[in-house]
Amino acid sequence: MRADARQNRDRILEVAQRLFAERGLDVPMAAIARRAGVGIATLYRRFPTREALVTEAFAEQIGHCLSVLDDALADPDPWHGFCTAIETVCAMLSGDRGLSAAFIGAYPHAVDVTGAQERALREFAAVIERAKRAGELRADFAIEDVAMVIMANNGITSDSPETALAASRRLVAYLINSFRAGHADPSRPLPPPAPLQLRDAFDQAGT
Amino acid sequence: MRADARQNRDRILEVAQRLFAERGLDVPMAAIARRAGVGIATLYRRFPTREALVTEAFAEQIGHCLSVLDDALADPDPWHGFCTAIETVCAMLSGDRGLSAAFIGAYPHAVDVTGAQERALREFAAVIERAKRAGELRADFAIEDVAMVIMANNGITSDSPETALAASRRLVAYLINSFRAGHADPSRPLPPPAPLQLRDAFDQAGT
DNA sequence: GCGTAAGTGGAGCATGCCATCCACATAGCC
DNA sequence: GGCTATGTGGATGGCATGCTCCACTTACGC
Repeated sequence: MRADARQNRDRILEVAQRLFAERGLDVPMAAIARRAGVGIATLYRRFPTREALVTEAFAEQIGHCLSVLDDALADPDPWHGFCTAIETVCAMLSGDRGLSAAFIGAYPHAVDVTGAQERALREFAAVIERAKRAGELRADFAIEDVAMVIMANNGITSDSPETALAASRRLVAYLINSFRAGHADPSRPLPPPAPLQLRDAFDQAGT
Repeated sequence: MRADARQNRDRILEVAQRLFAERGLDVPMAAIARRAGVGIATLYRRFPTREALVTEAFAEQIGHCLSVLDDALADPDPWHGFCTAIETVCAMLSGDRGLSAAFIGAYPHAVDVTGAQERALREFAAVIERAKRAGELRADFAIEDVAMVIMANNGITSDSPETALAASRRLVAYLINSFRAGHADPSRPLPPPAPLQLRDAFDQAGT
């Protein structure tokens, strides 16, 4: 690969990441090319489909999400690990429409993203199990609730990223408060979890 | 207005409501016209802009939302009124992407919808005040939290309306559980409420 | 019946996007 | 310095959608 080509490639990824974050995953390909200072053809050469571009643009951040889960599993306090896992992931997703969309699975065929999502859910299951065993997480908390939290968090948007983040944090705080064992209101039993498919929310986050 | 014209108008509204609910607010105008068995021109004559069509199509359901709030205020039990208000509104919005989008304010210039939204928030404020005074709703619950709940609820979507409704119900149950006074976990204080503008979420629900 | 105003349908233009193709430029090896 | 594979940019065709215009049709008052 020629040096100038590599430079262009890097700049495309950088710009794509920023534009995806600001405007969502369906920002015009031409806009990305223009902001990156390259022609459309160059963009399409490197990334034959939008999906390919998305996958590569967010590979790093999705990896970071996974490492957050690893940290949570390594946390000596299971409940603290559970809370920071949810809080950190939601905060990451809050400011970045593109990352949310990618993670939720707007492009089910982007294998990397899908694989990461599945791995993330598997790791989350371990975090949950540990927090339950410690008696700090309510017993009827389900793995589907993680998808629920992510989707709900994804619904919180605002013109200003700061506002969105603040609201997201408050939502997550309310939810975590309910997840803690012993705080349930027995007069209002919880409906059963629904088998949410994260990727059902594709159009929500896709814009 | 001629009888046949009135009939066409009614059918357009009916079809628009259904298509908006299923596919979101940006379903092609041509699709609505076709399904209603009229030409494009007829549609545009009656409803010069998409906004006008949206406003009229959801006028009835938005009115129903408002009556739910009236009922909540009239409920002898303030806490029960508060809970059913949130639960009912979220359930209504859950199955209907178009209604959600209209209510959240995808079209800020549609005066009817905007006015209804403001009135709804004002009535909600009264419901909240009453539940707080009864000592059943936590004191730091803010009116902005209603917008937060609606936006979060809006993030819950699924291919199947039943799944979406089930997940929405579970989310709302978790949240209400946290809203109840006396159930707070003092070790995890709540972040301050963010001044959420419902219409910031336009693109979320617009699809 | 019939004349007319109200109503109608679809062709047609404009726009914005995706994705391809091809003539030209240039990095890097010799 | 020159050659060539590699890389580049923009023109281009195709498609979906928004919205308008105009020639034709039909309900309804007389």
